[in-house]
Amino acid sequence: MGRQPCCDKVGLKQGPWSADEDKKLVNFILTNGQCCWRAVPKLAGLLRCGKSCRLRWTNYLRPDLKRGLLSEYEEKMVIDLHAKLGNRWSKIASNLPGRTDNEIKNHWNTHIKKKLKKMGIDPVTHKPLPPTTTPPTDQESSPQPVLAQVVEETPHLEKTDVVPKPVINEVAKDAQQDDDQQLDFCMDDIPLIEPHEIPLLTDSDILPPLTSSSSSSSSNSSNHETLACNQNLVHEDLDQSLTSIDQWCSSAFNSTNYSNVINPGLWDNDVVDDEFIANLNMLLNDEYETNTSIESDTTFGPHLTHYSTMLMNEEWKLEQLL
DNA sequence: AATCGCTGCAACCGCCTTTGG
DNA sequence: ACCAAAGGCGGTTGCAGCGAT
Repeated sequence: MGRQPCCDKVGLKQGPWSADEDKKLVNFILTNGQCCWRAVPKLAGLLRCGKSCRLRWTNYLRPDLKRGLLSEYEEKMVIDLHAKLGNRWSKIASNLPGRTDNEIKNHWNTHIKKKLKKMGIDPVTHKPLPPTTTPPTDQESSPQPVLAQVVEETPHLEKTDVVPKPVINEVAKDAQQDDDQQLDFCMDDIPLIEPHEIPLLTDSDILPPLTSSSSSSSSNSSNHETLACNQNLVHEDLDQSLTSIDQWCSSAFNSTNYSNVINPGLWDNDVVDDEFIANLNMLLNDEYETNTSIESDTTFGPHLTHYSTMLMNEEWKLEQLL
């Protein structure tokens, strides 16, 4: 006896979702929240199984999703995280706000795998491919020097399976400095609130140099003082970042066009109507008032990706310091 | 213009894990 | 502790879109 299917598929629709179905699902979830996916299709008036509804919501309809290709910074994160975690796409996705496991998995299979192979790197082991295979003759002139740099900067991958935590963050930090323009690109897509209107805190403004916590192997008498100082700084940075989010959200709430604020290009006129806006408005205010943690980025969209990334870095650094 | 092959992505499938009684 | 239901996850598939011929 096999496992029973998650739902009776007789009479249920499959295949691509229509705009009307999307609208029904979005309105239902914004009104009622996410609970009991099995019951969602019936209550929302959809001829779909609950699993299909959950997938559609998490992979496509969630307001906080980023659209478009992964930035170089995100790609580097994926590569490094994959080296550490393997094909645990959901874990990898949890480190990339606004991206889904499905999206990352697809991007890995269609883009990154090829790039790595072209560079002579085994995408499974992250080690150099055997030279017997046709060597990438254009390796020196590879169009992906940044990816090559990532691999060079992660020599631990070849030395040990136990990856020390700081490596990812060091790579991420360097990459983030290189890729500030990528983040700007995301923000440029948001028409209603220009980047200069956001109380942006750059890394150089808020991040204390913490290389000592990750790279120094020697301990000296000033370490305790340094750590205490860094702890205070990190706490201050967290407060500052949260304040920035608070200010940005206040601006967002005052806007009437959430469709552009939250996820430009995703919501079209078929989906966005007054009821939708009202529901979203209510949800955003509810969640924001009750939750100012890093998780708020899952509600407030791509703008917060930058802040949440900074916050994650900060939280991790704090964790290391404590 | 028609056909073919390739690519990328949304959606599905089935197994595994978690949760609640 | 056990079991069933629901949710979560990773692998796979189907198909639309696109460029080459």
